[in-house]
Amino acid sequence: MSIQIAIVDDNPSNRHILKDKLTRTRIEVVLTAENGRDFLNKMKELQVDKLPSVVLMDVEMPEMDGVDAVAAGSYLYPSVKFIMLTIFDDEEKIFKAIKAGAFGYLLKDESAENIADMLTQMHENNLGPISPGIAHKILKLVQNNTVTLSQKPAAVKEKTPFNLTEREQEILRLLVQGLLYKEIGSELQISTNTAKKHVMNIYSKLHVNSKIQALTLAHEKGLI
Amino acid sequence: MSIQIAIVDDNPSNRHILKDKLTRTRIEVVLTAENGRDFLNKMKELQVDKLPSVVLMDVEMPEMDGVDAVAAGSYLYPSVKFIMLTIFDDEEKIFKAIKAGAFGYLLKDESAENIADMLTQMHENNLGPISPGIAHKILKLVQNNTVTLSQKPAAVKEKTPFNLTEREQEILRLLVQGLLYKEIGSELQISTNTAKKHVMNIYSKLHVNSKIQALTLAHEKGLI
DNA sequence: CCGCAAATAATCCATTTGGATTAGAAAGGA
DNA sequence: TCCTTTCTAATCCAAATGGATTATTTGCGG
Repeated sequence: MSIQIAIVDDNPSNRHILKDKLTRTRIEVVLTAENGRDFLNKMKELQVDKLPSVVLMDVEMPEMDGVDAVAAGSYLYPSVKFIMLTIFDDEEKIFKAIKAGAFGYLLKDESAENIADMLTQMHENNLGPISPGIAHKILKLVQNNTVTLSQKPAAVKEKTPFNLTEREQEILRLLVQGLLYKEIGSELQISTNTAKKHVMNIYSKLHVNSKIQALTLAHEKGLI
Repeated sequence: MSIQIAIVDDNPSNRHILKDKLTRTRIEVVLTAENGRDFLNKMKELQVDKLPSVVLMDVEMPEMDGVDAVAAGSYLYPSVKFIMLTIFDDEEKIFKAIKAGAFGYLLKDESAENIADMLTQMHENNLGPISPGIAHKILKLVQNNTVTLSQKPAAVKEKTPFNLTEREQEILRLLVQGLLYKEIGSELQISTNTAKKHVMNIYSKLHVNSKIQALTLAHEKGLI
């Protein structure tokens, strides 16, 4: 069975070239539009059983851009999968498009064959197609602290980092406050030597060999 | 030129099969380890110019798991790229691994040929390899508002803090990286004693009297 | 030309730290 | 009960740090 798709792009030649190339595969282009508003209007006129199952959506468009169109479209037509198709890989746009409900995100420099392949695969295993460059950008987004996991701390904080024992975490907290071994010792009512021993154990678990390195690692990995 | 990689997996047969298959390509396996601690220990014994450029890291391992190993490893060896390689696609784990500094994330059901391909591509265009299933999971993670974009607080602080001279700020930056006096000295082409003198001057300006205190203050005040 | 602030450098000395090793007591699981 | 982990503690030694002081050089402003 063929896949019904829609193409939304303000550049007529983009629309036609893509449509031509995809039509040679098992993909059937049932709707084209030149911007978000045009797309939504045309969707309204379609009978429910004629709806495309996939929409290839350009991001940069006049009148109504791809992000807004996806936001509205994914609400009005929950069963339709929206794939962003753009030359832009600006992090902010990617983030917004995904938030708006994009199911996949492809770069325009993918070949039509590639796009057809990915759409077919998507149909088979229900995974949103994502270009490697975009996947990498998303990963960086998550990595660079520009994004944070805001779930309930219940599931987040369960694991003791680096298998530090309770006592060792306690020591680490004092350590990063700049206390000397002897100060840690008297703070915790243990001997200076014991305090030092704990610190050495922490170093070995963290694979560092100085207070500064331990502190820097702790900061970077959010242990404290 | 070939790519030097390390394989870290607690299952011996996994290690050997993967190593055998990858060795038939342009990839050279220079290190294998059975868990995170084993890996870090073996890395410590390697000369800097013998370090692998890529590490394939299993996630689930006894003693020290892949997430912790990547956290420490990406700190200790910033130039090394860590690729998670696992059968698990739990969202929480993916998120943590990425946060810890993973450069890519592959599922174990990828064929060795596929993995070799992806590593080669990674070497060429410097994009972290990501299995489609994982990319999809990450996208869902961002989508399901379990994650939020936190805009950076802009360039608020540009003033020279604490009247530190240019040179002193330079020293401070090296200091917080955990360098010894002698290392700071050779880094800046000055004598160990001079490096130390600068540090002492910094201490007196910041009103602290140890590296840790200076680092903690720097962190708190956002000097770095 | 003078003066001053930085940067450079060295010396002495006490303290702190890092590293390795050994060892006993307590607690908890197999 | 035995075994393992954790916490406790100590010792020895080399290296690094902190603190104080003195001194030369350099560059800039008045």
